[in-house]
Amino acid sequence: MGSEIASTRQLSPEKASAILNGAMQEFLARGYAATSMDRVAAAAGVSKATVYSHFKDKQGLFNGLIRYMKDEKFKTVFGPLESHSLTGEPETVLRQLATGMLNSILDDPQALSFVRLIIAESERFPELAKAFVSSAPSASLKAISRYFERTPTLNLPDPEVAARLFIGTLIHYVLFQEVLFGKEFLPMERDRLVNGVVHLLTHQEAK
Amino acid sequence: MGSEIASTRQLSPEKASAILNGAMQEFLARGYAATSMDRVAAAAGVSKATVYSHFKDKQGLFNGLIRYMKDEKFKTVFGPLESHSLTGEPETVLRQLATGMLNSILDDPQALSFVRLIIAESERFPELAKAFVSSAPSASLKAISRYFERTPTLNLPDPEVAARLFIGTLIHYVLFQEVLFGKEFLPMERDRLVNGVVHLLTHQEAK
DNA sequence: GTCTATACCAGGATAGAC
DNA sequence: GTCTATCCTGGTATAGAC
Repeated sequence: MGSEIASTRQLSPEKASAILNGAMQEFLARGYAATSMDRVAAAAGVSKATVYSHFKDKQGLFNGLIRYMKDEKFKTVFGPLESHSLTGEPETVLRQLATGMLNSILDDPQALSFVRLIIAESERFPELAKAFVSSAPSASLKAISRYFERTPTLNLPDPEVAARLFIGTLIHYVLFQEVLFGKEFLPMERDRLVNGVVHLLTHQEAK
Repeated sequence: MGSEIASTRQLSPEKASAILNGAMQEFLARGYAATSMDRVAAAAGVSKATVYSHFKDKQGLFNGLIRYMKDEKFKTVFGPLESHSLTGEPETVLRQLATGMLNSILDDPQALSFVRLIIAESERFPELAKAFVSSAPSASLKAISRYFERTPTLNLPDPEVAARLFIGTLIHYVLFQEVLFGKEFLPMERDRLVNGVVHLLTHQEAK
């Protein structure tokens, strides 16, 4: 059922992206439950009815937004990793990788809010959390894990754990310092963290 | 103004804790905005008016709940650390510490939901995020940092970064595997992670 | 295809009885 | 001190005009 010929009705793409932009603004700022379709419509510069002609309901809009953002926004954060050829001195490669990831996420408030939102709604929208985590974050873990595998001079006995350690330290730093305002209590420079992690990973005792 | 003698009115402590329990249930399950005072009252087994006689408004209740939970719940998670004397082989100490932290948070769904909630509302209730982060999480970072400082045989050039690496790896693991369902895509045993982190920290090249 | 206007429901908060 | 009943606002979603 449903193999019917599509009607002539064609929803304007401009409005569609206007709505997504409005939705992004509102959902990122207020969270799912506190966002009203009224405000989304206003932020998008369209009427509420138009929003509902493009998206089934509030959940549908949220769904569309998250799936849109996970693809769009996180090219920047984890992008360096895919495109980067990962060649050169390990110490340099890792330092550049870490600095690039930290900078792209710390300097992009939307990325921070997005992470907040995904975590916030992960219990009520588990499919969205999975869609997100299975893309960029998983890919970067795998890529770094493979890099460690192929770089035996580092003496890392468990490359997969080493990858989690590398990413985990950075993500925790972002979460603790910025998202939860930890920098007000225990400040730490980005560079110091990056240097420290890289040093630890590149100075393993030869077995 | 306000130095008036307190009235005879004394809010019953039983009801108060019933309300906090109801509020815990609801806020942890639904988040701030989606929680209704009606449901809180129902969950607590009291009337809505009683809730309002104990707490000024919804924000006041939320505030009270978070400050109550931050003290109560996280003794378990970070507790081992304060009470533990941190003596013995570093490898053993670290392994026990890591395992204890992971177990106590992974096996307590409320702790997971609490972390979710704090992150979710950190933008709209920054003071609560700060109240939380400045207590248990900061204390554990400091404690572990000091432990590394006092254990020079580990050859950790920057104890504070090492502490962040230790905690960060564990917290990221919890977040990635459990909160964001990463275990469905990249499973990893707790013990393997713990062993890997401990190994890395205890096998630094002597300088 | 998009707007205006509206139906309908649920939430936060309080007044007043006991 | 706690309950019942109620006020009022604001939310989601849709019907109907253009």
